[in-house]
Amino acid sequence: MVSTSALAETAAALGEPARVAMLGALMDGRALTAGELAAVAGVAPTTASGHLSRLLEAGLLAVERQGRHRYHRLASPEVARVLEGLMALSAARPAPRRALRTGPRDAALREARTCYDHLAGRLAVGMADAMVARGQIQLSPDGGALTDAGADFLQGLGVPVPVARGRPFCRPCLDWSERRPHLAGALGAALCLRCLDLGWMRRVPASRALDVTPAGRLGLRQAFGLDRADQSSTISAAR
Amino acid sequence: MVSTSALAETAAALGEPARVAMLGALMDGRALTAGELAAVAGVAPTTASGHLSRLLEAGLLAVERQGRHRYHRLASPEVARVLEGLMALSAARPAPRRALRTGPRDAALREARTCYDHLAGRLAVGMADAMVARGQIQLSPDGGALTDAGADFLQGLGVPVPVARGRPFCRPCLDWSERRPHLAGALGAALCLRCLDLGWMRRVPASRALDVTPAGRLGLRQAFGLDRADQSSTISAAR
DNA sequence: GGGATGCTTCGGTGGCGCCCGTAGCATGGG
DNA sequence: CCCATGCTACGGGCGCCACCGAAGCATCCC
Repeated sequence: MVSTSALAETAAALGEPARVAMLGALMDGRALTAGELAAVAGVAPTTASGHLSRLLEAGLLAVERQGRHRYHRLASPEVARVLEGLMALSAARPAPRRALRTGPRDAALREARTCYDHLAGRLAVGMADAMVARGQIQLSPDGGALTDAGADFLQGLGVPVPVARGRPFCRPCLDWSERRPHLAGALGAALCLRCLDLGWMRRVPASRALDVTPAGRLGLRQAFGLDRADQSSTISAAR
Repeated sequence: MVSTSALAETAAALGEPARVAMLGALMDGRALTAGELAAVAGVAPTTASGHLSRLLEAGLLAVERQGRHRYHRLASPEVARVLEGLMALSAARPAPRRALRTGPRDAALREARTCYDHLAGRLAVGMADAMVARGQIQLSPDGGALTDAGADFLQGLGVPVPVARGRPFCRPCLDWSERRPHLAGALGAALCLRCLDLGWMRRVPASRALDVTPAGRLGLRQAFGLDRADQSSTISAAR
């Protein structure tokens, strides 16, 4: 059996916190330099260089030279999907010991973030829930579908509904913080892009977190009926 | 960030050939004893025991005691999905060195095998292709859908079409040997079960491979138009 | 050209973990 | 009751790898 050892090699490349931190920083689909990734992982540039070559060799990263910088990005959306899956698997484990403390940064991530090319977090799950409740989309572990009502709704929002060969372009993705599905796939990507274009949310630099603007709060309430039970992100779990 | 290190821990549990071999043996959804898994991985029982406790702690396996045996199985279908994803990612890498030699066992696996609860391999990809060509299903990277014609077709085969809340219960799954999608999800599982019930194929003991019976060859030709370009599995790639 | 910046290679240190044999605990059969 | 079987701790040997500092190469700015 040839494939098993190849799988182990790939998995081993993911079995190191520093490397996972780097990949996590690239989960928003952008490309970062080796120096930035070193800072993210909290290791010396020389160590980061080693990690990056290993990830490169494992086929998880792609690199592009620009002047004296080397920009690294995920090799493909499939890599992001596998990472999502591993995240869900890891989060599924019974809480390790006394619940780890949750920083403000975690709180922001739980509220709204990007998941490679689409939205995730409490906000995204709420949006998906609203669309399901209104019969605009259907979601199951095996797939998703956009109804006619849903197509009308998205057209009203100015979301360019992607045209796939067949019908399906709507994929569920298990949210690691909420443990419930949100909207992914081509449709999720288009919706995410539109929200950013509308100025409803902005990327937080050097993070996957998203900041919802006042206009976004208004728009989300009108379009999705989300009332944003706004828990201040200064909450920090005791213990 | 709490989740990154948890992900690394899970991935590290997968980063060892012996453990991957064990998980691979469980990919058909059955439960095996620690001794059997040790043989599969080619390590001493004592070593296997350590691996198994680590996989257990990582939440990748579930165990059930029966008398003096301990039966291990994958903790959930999600684990199988992540493994599939990693397999596809690993296979995507440019061929390592001079193409590794391919044994008869690999050939059988490439032809037909189970992928947790559904069919995979050249045969399964052919079945999916046939159904797509006839407009019975639609497949895209984001999802799949069963058409009315497809529902009729499956009913004729005696496949109990699973009834999900919404429509979708049809999921594509990237075949690691063919690098093209086959049919997974609830629908893929139902189809696989029916093929086994019909006696079209049989499980090969201690392997994920499937053996197509003469009745199966006939049935597959009639139902799917598959002509089974039967390459004898004794072929072994030169070099 | 001189110097700064970004990144990599090299060498050395320390630690984690894979592996096994031996020994010990539980279960089931004779 | 005793032995065989299945599996799990324990201890030691060994190799791989994460980490860093120093040095070297490439690129860009002044």
